[in-house]
Amino acid sequence: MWRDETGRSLADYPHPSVAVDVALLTVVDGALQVAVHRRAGHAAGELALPGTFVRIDETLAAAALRALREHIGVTGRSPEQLRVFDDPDRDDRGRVLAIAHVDLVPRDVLDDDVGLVAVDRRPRLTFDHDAMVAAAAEHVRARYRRDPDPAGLLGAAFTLAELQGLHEAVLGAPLPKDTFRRHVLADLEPTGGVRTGTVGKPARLYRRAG
Amino acid sequence: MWRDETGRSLADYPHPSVAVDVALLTVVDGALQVAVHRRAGHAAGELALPGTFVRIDETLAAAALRALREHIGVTGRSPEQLRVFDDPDRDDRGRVLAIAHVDLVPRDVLDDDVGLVAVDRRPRLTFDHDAMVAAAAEHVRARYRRDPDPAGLLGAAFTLAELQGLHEAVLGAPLPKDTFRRHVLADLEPTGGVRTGTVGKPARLYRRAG
DNA sequence: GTAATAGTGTCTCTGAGACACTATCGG
DNA sequence: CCGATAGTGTCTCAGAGACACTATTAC
Repeated sequence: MWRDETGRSLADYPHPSVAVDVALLTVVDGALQVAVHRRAGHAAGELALPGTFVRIDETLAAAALRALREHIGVTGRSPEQLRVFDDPDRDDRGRVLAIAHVDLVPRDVLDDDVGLVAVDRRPRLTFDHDAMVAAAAEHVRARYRRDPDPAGLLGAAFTLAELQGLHEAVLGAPLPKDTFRRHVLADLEPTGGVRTGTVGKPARLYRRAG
Repeated sequence: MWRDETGRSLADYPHPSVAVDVALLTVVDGALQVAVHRRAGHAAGELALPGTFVRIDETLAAAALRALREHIGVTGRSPEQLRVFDDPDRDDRGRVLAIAHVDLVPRDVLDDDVGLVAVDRRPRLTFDHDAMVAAAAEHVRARYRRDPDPAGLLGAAFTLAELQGLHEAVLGAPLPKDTFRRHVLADLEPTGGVRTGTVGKPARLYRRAG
């Protein structure tokens, strides 16, 4: 263990605590929603994002996954870092830096009883979690403007109508059919199959190329 | 002070130390350069970005400014957050999260004796500072692709040729004169003056429109 | 006048968007 | 056949880039 000239290690100096918070987004009812839980303990009853303190030998990703597991029973995703929230008054328990994360997952990886609120019509969240959700939504929306289903919410094969419906739900706005089609087609490859059992002309199935 | 049910405050739990590092960029000799210093103390002699540990009651911005002041005597800028570097082995003194920052400043706010290395031909830096510089350069380049001199390196008035030269230096690539002109003109307003004392037709002066 | 730099007119190409059209299914 | 959804041809518009041209200064 490293020591400075006075024999103290780094941890002996007072320093901020570090937390991670995760805006776990999903699409339900044609709209982008975020998973929240009701706090127990400090600020009990308020709606909050899943979060936890980062342990000394843990990566941010590991802490984020632990928070998801402990609060809402989700495992196996890989949240992405957004940015650090460092307002000195953001947590009245002490000095806490929070590193906001975001991930977008299919609805069915979440338990049925997980709390979900629509991103665009959400109630007040605790601490600065509102700003985290806003940043998270902007992040995934920017990616969905560029690429077809970058989070892979759709399965191995999907129709263009299904893809477009997903994008409209994420972006919260309708998209023109023909333009959308040409926009994404370069990044897709046809599987050869078609979607049957529906009314109208059967739609071709695609998967993401790459 | 908040206490948990066992009477301990947040700071009583072992938690990672937090540092800030700043990639302070500038343009010299027609190329993007980053300010470095030679470390004293730990890892002495290696080239490093200005950095410091974040004190418990300090914002990240304040810590970043303190690092710049202590290491290279720069004051008054406002570094922007890039992202957190959290490899558990990134600092062999202990567990340290580093929050990389970036700023782009005019050469003349730096002391003459500040160490500068070209971003695109840089020597090895200590720890993970190489990756920080790469991220910082990509960040400012993305902004310079979009907007005319977003960092405000040029003074109150400048010619289009001066602006183009700056952008070429930041991006590290030549730009077509006519296209560049039309690209930035919408975001500029003419001051009415011209640059005199040069050879050729005098150039009109512009300022950034607000 | 010439050299040098500033600034513009215009053509082409590409991609977004709008619109209308054709294609193929179930019933 | 009809209703419904899938998929395409084509026109227009705007912006990027290339190229050649004109404009205005110092000398």
